[in-house]
Parts: sequence; C-alpha cells; structure tokens
Amino acid sequence: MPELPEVETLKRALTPLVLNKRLLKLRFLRKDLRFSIPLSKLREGLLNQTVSRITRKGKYILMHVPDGALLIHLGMSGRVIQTSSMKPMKKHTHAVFKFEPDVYLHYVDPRRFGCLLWVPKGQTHPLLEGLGPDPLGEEIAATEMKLVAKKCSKASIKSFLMNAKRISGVGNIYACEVLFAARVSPKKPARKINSVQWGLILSTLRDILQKSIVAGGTTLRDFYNTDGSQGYYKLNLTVYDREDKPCPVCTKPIKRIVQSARSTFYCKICQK
DNA sequence: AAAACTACCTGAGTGC
DNA sequence: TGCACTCAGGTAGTTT
Repeated sequence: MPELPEVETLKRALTPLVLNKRLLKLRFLRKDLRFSIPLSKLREGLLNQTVSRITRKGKYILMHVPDGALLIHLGMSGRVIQTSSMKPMKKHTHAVFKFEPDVYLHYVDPRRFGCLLWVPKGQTHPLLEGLGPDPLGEEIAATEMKLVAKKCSKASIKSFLMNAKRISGVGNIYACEVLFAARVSPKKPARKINSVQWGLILSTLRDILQKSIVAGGTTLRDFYNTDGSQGYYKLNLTVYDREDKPCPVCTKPIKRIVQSARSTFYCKICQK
C-alpha cells in the first residue's frame, strides 16, 4: 500500500486536477469494495458539484463538495490513475470520475480492501472517529505520547506505532524504518519508552515521512501516482524487506520477526 | 480494556 | 507450463 506518504502524494497530485472543478460524470463498475459503496448518495452528493477542498487524515482522503465529502481509502492495493477516457484501462477498475474539462480519474483496487464512502456535510464518519493525531499535522508532544503509552500494559512500540487509534497513518514499512532510525527495538514495550526517546521517535517519524513524500512515496508493488510515475523512497529503505541483508550501520544481518501477525525487520545490534 | 487474531481479496513469487 | 503454496503496504470486527 499506499502508506501515508503515498496517500499524501496522491492528495497533492489530485489537488491541481480537481480543486474548483466540477464532477461531470461518475461511473461505478461494482457496488462493493471493503464496504458497500453508497452509490446513490455519492451520485447525489457529487455529480455536477465543485470540489472545494481536499484533505487527509491518516490514510484517508476527503474530497469536499458543498453537501459533504467523498471519503477515499486505498486499502492495501488501491490506486488512482489518470487517463483520457471513461473507459476502464486496468483490470479491477471499480469507479471512474470525470472532472471538467477532461480529467478522468480511475479508482483501481485489485484486493478491494479500500473504500469509497460518503460523509454528509457537518458530519464525521465512524472510520475517522477515534483516529490518533496525524504525524504530519500539528507536532505531537512527546510528553503526551509517553502518557498515552503508559496505559498500554503489553503493546510493543512497533504495534503501538501501527495502531491508528494512537497515531494515524503509520504502516508496517514506516514503523520498521522509524524504529531503526531512532535505534529503538521494535520489541520494546511502548510504556517503557522515555520522553527523550519519544521525542526522537516522533521527530524521526516526521522526518522520514516528509523525505518519502519528497521522493514521491514508496513504490512497492501497487503504488503509482495518478500519472503512473513511481515513487523512489524504496531506494532509501534501510531494514524493511531486507532480511539477512547487512545492516547499513553495523553490517550484521537484518532480522525478520512476526509481531501481531505482521513482519518486522530490525537490527538486533543497533536497536535497543 | 487492551492486545492478538481473523477475515476480507487478488496477484506475485517460489519450489516442485 | 502448471499447480500448490506462501506472502503482501490495511484495518474492522472478533476473540482471548
């Protein structure tokens, strides 16, 4: 997926294409993704309406129109591509949007873990409620995080970082990368992280995410920008998907373990 | 209450 | 080539 940098990259790519533009056509090729798509609500709310704003919270994108917003999530394999017609170009194209004058956006998602939903004006959405602070938004206070983590009896720092209720938008790749950069073991209980370490983790997180956005997002299998170009952050990955390869710092082999049913990559020597 | 596990899908990669 | 198998960037809902 699409981790946070990819979603932010998508938001930035979409903005000049659709901001202050009217949606002229809307076509759905299926009625359900992860959740059923509210077809008639989306048609009613979006058709012939002008996009006033595009925002992001964690990995969710909101495309605002007068009566509400289109809520987009890319799940694990989703992407949005720009083409020159309503005709689906890719297998697993589930929705096509035509904006004035001639911008065609195709929502493609093979695994269908993503979603397209409607948020009425003045309301929020259950999926957005309870999301923790966005790591690229207002600075998260280390003291605040330490306090929240204190209440976690057992959760490892890796699981903590990936829990959207704590901090929104941190996926598996960046959780691994940040902990390596901050020299913190992924196995360390979140409640044992001191404020200095929290400060380091949070500033490193912001730094890595920002650098990745500048590079255009991490491209693994499924992410492409709306114009089909790929991101380049993958080249900078230090530990993720590098089991048995040398640690860039100490050259000892990178370890792979499983935490909460997800692969974690780290250096036993460098991360304490 | 918190944390771990399961399920939702398709496709890429591996080994036979 | 093909089959069987494993694994994958997310996360809501269920179970422990």
